[in-house]
Amino acid sequence: MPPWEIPSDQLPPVAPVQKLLRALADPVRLEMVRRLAVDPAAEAPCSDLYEGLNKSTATHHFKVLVEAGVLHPVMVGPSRGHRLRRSTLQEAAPGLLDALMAAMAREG
Amino acid sequence: MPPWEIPSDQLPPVAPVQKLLRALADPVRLEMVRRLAVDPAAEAPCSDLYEGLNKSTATHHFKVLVEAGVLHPVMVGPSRGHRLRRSTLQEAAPGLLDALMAAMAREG
DNA sequence: CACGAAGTACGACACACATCATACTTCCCA
DNA sequence: TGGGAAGTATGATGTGTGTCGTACTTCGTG
Repeated sequence: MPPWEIPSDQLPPVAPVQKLLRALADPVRLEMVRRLAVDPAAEAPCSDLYEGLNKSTATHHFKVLVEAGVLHPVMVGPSRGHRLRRSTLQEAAPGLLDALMAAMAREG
Repeated sequence: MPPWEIPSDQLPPVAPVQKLLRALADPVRLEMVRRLAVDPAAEAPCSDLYEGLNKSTATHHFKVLVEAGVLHPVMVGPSRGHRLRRSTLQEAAPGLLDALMAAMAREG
């Protein structure tokens, strides 16, 4: 369903903090975001962002992240994928993503 | 049950990021933390931290926050209350609390 | 001491949601 | 043009957890 390759200016706005936290407070989704965050390009095909999950479950998680304003669905090479909306996130919640990623890195 | 006034060095450690997010990703708990965060003393009696909630529900939320390492149960004047574990949190996830509070403040 | 205020413990309940299986759609490419 | 790979949609399911009511504990105060 997601109209693929939505122009950036038509993406959903970043959700309010509480919803944003809900979106990130799932191990699967947090890992998806982490993988994008450590990627310089901040984008990857769907299947690079999870493991050991049913595809439809993954789709569900992507949907949550997109609706929370965290991800931007894009084409990555030949297949669908997602880009981390770094700058938008940084505007909405300055330092939040960095703090989270740093804390996760510290945990190993 | 909570042995009231646990010495700081016997408090549960701050939970891993994912659990920490889970603890904060509830509107009631996030508001509790916010109220403590804007208080210079960072502490308050239980009943100052919520409204329109059953007392037992509030107790439940406090428990979650204490177990996540966010709050320290303490006596505040004559009644029980909680203190925000600012410095411990800052050590475990530098900048996280600040980023969250700033983003919330911006939302009004 | 007895009362009331403030929290906690416990059990019940309902709803949210993470997960899966299956079927369907797209689109690349041989 | 026909496979197959990659995602999506939908419905079923089970668990987690936010909520409440009620009963119990503590403690300060009249």
